[in-house]
Amino acid sequence: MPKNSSADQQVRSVWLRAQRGGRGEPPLTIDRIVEAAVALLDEDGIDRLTMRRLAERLGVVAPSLYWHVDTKDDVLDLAVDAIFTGQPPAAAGTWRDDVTAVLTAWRAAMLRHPWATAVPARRRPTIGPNFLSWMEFLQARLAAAGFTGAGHAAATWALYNHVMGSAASEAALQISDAERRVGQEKLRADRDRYPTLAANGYLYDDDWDGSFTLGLAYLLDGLQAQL
Amino acid sequence: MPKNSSADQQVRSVWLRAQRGGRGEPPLTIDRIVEAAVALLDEDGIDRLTMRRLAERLGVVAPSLYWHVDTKDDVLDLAVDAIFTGQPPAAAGTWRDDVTAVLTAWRAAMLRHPWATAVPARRRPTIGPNFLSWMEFLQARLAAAGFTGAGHAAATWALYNHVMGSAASEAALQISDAERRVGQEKLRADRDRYPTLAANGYLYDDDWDGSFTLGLAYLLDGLQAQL
DNA sequence: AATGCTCTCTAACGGCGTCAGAGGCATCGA
DNA sequence: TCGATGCCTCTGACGCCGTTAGAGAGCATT
Repeated sequence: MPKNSSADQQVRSVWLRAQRGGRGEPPLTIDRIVEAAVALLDEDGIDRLTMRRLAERLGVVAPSLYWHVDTKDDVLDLAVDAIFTGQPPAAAGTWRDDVTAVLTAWRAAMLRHPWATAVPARRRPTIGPNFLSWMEFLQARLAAAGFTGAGHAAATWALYNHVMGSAASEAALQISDAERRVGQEKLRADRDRYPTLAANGYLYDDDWDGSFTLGLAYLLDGLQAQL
Repeated sequence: MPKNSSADQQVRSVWLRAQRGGRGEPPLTIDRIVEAAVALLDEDGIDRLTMRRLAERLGVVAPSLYWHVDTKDDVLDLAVDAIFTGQPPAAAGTWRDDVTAVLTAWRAAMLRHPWATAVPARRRPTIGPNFLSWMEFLQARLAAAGFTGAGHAAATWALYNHVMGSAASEAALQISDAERRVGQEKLRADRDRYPTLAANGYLYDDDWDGSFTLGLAYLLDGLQAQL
């Protein structure tokens, strides 16, 4: 083994190599990166997603990620689209039933991954292929119901804003009971200035699901009246 | 002038004092900080607001700001509330007219300061005193119209989400014509998968004002039908 | 055996939010 | 007049961030 002895200095590298590129674990791929990013975001939230922590979870150092993605924002865009994997519910009922079904599933996906509500606010248009499939379903169902032109656009945006806004509001207001109590007390202390808020309790909806469903019903009533 | 001569070493300080604490410019105050923050945000956007740049604009270094505010997030919260200074429009018509007026003014304030749409997404509940005044007006007008309980909460949130969501969507989608064209072309290239989007052009509303107004009309129709 | 490609590495840069603690300045009681 | 007190801004630094330059390991092809 002249080669081995001549390469003694590399013996250590052999072990490292076996650890590194071993056939045991798959190499770094976009899919593995996105999967790890979603897991990290679910566990710790959007503020704690850093390239270094993401890399560490993949057994790698941060700059290695940059061979696969251009920027951290790319990772976020990919992560958001990943939560829309799978087909939207199939058309199965009246346009109203189908729209309700797709928006309910959409909202559930956002609430399972609350960090996703913060990504569009960074001025990154949500245009991943999976998300577009859901949007296509929504728009197609509205078109089939008879909406055209400006009415079609307005209906699309109103429904989009309702589902994104309600998920974002709910995610943003998941605050502790202590904070809630303090906020409510401050409102009551200022009841001269905010009589209605003090009485009704802005910020502290105790039935997010119900408000979403009821609000959607109002909106759909208004849309239906237009047809 | 024995004092002057005995204090020769301080002559220079006198000038510095005149520059610094002189009656010419007001010292550092929360109001001055917030004013500068809003200006900086308007000019350069939320990503370019840093404590160092904010301090520089005020002729000061970054750590000095921390005597007046606890964190950078405090500055953002104060800046958002600052764009709601002034009273909301007074009650002057039907509940529907008044709600439309307050939401229109609210949306205009957000669009004048598009960075404000990104702050709630950082899970910072919008609860500044000025903003609460607008919310109080909205909720009071809805209560006077006859909404109570779950219906009142759902109506509030639906309207809140409509105005915040449409401002956020519009702000996020202020992208260049070039990007718009590329996006539209990609949709058309994929028209098998996204036939409706390709035909109608998701993302590229050319009449944000119209969609807001029309969508709001749909929602108000639905609400009115409930009374 | 040499070449070139794919992928991960080390090292570093400039910038960030924030903190500890020094020190200037005004005010006020003795 | 002087010393103490408290308000406010400073210098200097820490640890973290996203990202880049460029070296080098391993593999496939020639």
